[in-house]
Amino acid sequence: MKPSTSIQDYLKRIYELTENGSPASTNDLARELGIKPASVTGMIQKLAAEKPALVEYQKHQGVTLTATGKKAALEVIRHHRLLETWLVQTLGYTWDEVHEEAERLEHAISEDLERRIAAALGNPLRDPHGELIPTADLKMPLEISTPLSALRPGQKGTVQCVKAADTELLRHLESLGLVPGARIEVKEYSPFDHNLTVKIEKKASVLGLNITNKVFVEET
Amino acid sequence: MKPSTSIQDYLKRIYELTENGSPASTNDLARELGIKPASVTGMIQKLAAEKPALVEYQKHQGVTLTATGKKAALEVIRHHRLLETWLVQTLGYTWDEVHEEAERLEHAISEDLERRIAAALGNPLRDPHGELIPTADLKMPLEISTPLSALRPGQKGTVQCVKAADTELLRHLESLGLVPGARIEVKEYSPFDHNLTVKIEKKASVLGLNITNKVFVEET
DNA sequence: AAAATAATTTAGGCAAGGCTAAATTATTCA
DNA sequence: TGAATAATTTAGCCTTGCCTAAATTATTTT
Ligand SMILES: [Mn+2]
Ligand SMILES: [Mn+2]
Ligand SMILES: [Mn+2]
Ligand SMILES: [Mn+2]
Repeated sequence: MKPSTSIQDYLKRIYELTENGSPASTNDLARELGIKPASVTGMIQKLAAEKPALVEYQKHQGVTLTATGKKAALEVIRHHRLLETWLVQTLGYTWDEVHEEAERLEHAISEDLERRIAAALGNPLRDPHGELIPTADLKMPLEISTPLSALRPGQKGTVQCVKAADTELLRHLESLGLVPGARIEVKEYSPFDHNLTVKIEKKASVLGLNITNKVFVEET
Repeated sequence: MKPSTSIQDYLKRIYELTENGSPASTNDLARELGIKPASVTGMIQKLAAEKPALVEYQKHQGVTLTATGKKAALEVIRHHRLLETWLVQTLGYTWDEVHEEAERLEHAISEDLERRIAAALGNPLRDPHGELIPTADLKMPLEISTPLSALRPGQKGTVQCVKAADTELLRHLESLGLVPGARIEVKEYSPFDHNLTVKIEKKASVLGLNITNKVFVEET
């Protein structure tokens, strides 16, 4: 059976929060989902009790996805990213407009429509933010890029992806030229605030951690 | 506030069942929605109690839409028919494959996406079955066609639309050439079973009421 | 005009997925 | 190490939208 919309959203957030290797805490999950922590505990317990279980869970220790849960999460993420790509490529949406729409449609499209959209787009590898699209057999390709915040003066690279959904932030990044494909070079590093001075294509900008943590580059 | 998916489905069915001018009965509504009559009574009472009311309702007398309810119904129907058109025109769906998909997506698309799809399609007037698409300001254009079942030998016309969602039926109609645009001429009428012998383009077929009631033609 | 039948409504319940308030458990700090 | 604080869980409740079974109301038939 296909998981409910709510469950799909939980699994997707857990996937994102556990990408760093550590379990997702109840509170973080609650914040991301916009649901009260008490309710999140209830749902997590339910997901852990399903047969087969969708998550691994020990009280107070946070939650991780089982293989089954991970597949379900990647299914939703594939839908989301294909939809974003499709909205941008065929209906003229900009990268800061697509998130909300995809957030609802991801639960409503059939596997058939997913396939047709993917085929019509030529089975794209990345979405408009440069994020990797899980494959049709639900494997997440290996991301080769690193956060811009890890680069130091002298290092150069190409922007691969931007991990952000917020409209305002995306518009700001676009105005800076900080979009997938942009060539960048780190000029200065300021150790106390971790600001980086970065030359983007031709223009230099000073970027704080809030930005450099969300922009991923392939060093060259 | 946007009505829930369930409410949208109720309003859409009530619209369809009241197109003939008479109120929709609890039982008919239940059959169309695949919901038990007892549950339908409950929902109808709720819709009538909303402020502003979405339906007009008197116990045992059936239900009709208020102006507010009608607008909400036309909104859903516009979504449905635009989506069907879009699936056929841009993703290669056939007219018998689109209904289910549109049935889910109609509740998930934003007004913005609705506008963009309509614009991309050139603001179409009819969907793949030839059914009229409500306008952007939610008026239903006047349908000029009449059921094929009302025609008698000697009368000729052009198929305007087919009121059917069932895959098998649609495939059958297509195999008969009974699709929007087809030129037809009624050759014989059989009074006891109401069968019509109809020449469709070049080929003649004998059609029962189950078919002739669902095919709408413009007489010429 | 009863009686039989069909349609509709009421009553009581259930599952999903939220919430608040209170209780408990972990963690941090003095 | 004990107290304060932060995180998490439990308990009890609510809304939505459905269900079944029983009761009621309309409509047909005889
Ligand atoms: Mn979602
Ligand atoms: Mn994206
Ligand atoms: Mn629907
Ligand atoms: Mn249609």
